[in-house]
Amino acid sequence: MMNHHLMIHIANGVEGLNRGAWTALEDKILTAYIKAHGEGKWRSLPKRAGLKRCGKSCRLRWLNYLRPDIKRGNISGDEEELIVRLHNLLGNRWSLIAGRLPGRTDNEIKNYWNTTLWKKSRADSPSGSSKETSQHPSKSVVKKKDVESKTTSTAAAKPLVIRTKATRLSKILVPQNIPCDENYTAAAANPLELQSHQTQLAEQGGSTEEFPRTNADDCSNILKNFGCDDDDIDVKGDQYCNEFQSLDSIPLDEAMINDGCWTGGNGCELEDYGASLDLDSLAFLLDSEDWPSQENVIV
DNA sequence: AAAGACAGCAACCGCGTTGTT
DNA sequence: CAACAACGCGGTTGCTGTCTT
Repeated sequence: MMNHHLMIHIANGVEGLNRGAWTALEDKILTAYIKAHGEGKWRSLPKRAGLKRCGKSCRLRWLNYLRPDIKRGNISGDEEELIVRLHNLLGNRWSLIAGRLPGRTDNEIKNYWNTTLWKKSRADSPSGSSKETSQHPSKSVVKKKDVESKTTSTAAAKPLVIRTKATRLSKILVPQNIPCDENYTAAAANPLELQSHQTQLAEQGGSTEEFPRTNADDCSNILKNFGCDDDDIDVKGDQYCNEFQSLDSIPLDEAMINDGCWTGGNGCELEDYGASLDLDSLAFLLDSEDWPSQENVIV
């Protein structure tokens, strides 16, 4: 077998860029640079930092390994259960799942699923020997180059899976199942009260009740309560109000799943509830009995 | 002890979306 | 409004360590 470092050396000669495993020195340089200048502008970062890496590689290394808030290894039972439930709901939308697990990366969760949980899900499944669950997602015999057979096999294996696609989540997003009545506006000041209020309403009307939406002012209040600053609200308030209203006709669960709007990427998002969003605050996910099953997901 | 099989995971790749010019 | 750049995502690869024979 060819030595890994030799391969890197060869690649250096051909491309002028380092590939493969990161060295401690590279880690140090990248960490120091980001600490000094912040994240972003990945394309030009390697040049500015003096790294012989592509921007993509730097971003990945930082997000998946070097970030200071990363929690590594030892996925707890609670976390595992949460991953399973979120995967049942969201499919292979690893970044969304990771967004609900503080300190965990999408790559880590994806790997954990592919190496550990898929086996468990297969074992737990009554149709464990079926085509749907017996094939390892990444050890599949279907090769990348065989695009046609790949797509057909995927479709055959997971007929009801949520379609995954790269989606940049730069918008400020608010959970669509926010009830925008007067009681809600008061409750929204506290996410936990909000949840409680939603639960009450859901109990009254069922989990797929179409909550009344809101006007632009209410949207502004909602955004404020979710931590948005005034500038964001000025720019985005009407937009989100329109989005809320345009979604009125979509049943709650379906809208939530189709758009994946449980979370956003930047700005004020669920994560910005602050310190309250830890595993404890997610416990309700584990307790919930009315999660929609995969069978109910409309793609 | 050696060789092969397997598992875990870091890293890469291609593509879709969003932002900018 | 089209073209391009930048970014982010999920899928996949392949290296390395461990286990089994």
